[in-house]
Amino acid sequence: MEPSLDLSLDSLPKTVPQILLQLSSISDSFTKRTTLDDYVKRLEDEMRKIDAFKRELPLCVLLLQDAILKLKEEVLQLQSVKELPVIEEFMPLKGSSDQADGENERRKWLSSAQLWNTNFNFVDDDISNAKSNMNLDGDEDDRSVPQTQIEHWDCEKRRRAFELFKDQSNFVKRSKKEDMAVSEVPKLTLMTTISDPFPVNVNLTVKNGRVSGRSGRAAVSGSSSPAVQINGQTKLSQQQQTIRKQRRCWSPGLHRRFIDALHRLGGSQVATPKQIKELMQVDGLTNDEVKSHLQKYRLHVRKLGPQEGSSGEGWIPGEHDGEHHSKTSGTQAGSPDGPLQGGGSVKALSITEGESMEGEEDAKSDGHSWKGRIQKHGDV
DNA sequence: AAGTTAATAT
DNA sequence: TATATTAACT
Repeated sequence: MEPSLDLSLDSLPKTVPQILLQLSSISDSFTKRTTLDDYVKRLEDEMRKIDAFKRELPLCVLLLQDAILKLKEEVLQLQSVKELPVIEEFMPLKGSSDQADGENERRKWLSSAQLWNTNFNFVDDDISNAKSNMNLDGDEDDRSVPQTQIEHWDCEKRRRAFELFKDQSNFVKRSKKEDMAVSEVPKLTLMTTISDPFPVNVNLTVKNGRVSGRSGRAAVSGSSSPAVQINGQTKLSQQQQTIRKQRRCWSPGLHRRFIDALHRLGGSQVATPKQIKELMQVDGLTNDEVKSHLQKYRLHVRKLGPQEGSSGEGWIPGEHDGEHHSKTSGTQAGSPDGPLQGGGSVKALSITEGESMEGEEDAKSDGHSWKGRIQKHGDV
């Protein structure tokens, strides 16, 4: 009866602390690594399995995710000695000196962008690391959660748990659409592409009460027919007033494209929204969105690193997921920085230096000495 | 079309 | 409450 417990990892599950303990007792680095990898692999395997139920089991997902991240950190520590993990572009990891400051800057901005991943600070670190990790290992094909998923998870986890029921129909429709888009367009297609046939109901809960606040222009442009009149109450059709587009989710990758385009156009001060949009070649991205983003970007640049303070790089827009964008196929929507089509070489670009580099960019390539003079221009 | 500003949602 | 994004205006 008594199954002879052998030591094989496969038989009995270990908790994370247990596995860590076990690891600490292993001196052989190879064995250690193997053990760790195996454990991570199993975690990821389970993660995959419950992925289907993540909406029902958000907490499980979180726990698992947490464990995985933790262990991957361990992995990194094991191998960190040998090779520095490749950090994403948007995390400038310069060789030495200013790193602290750069990070500081970034964190400043990040913290100002409240919606950033609250839970795991290390998420994006870990994502990139995990990426390189995966590449190194070349594990299986699908096994580990694509970073994009992680990225989205933390976007989603908030509401996912509650929303699911909402509009499955929409969801289906959407994914289908995405799919089409994918197959048709080799280009980057970002999630929000829907040109809303009709927006999803979420926003529709209007507070009609307050429209008058301003001169009323905000409320109804009174252009087209107010659709439905309910009980004689002129309820402005929700379509008109309430309808707001889904928030554009400026994922790091998208932002990167933005920045890239910006660079190519000679800086945020000279680039125009339209041009940027063209360069970005992101499907579904509107002029206004770019304009808005540009505005925000400029503000930040002014605020933090007006000049060369390319700390501007550090900025990463918070993500707001509307209520969708869970790509089952996870093709386009997720890849943050993957394919730059267009002429878009990502960062290689040699900008026209001769121009007026305002100094919002290029945190990526050079070791900057900028931060010394950030404060320089005091005028407003 | 670009730049601004108010409104709104998260 | 603050901030990010959208809508409307200029």
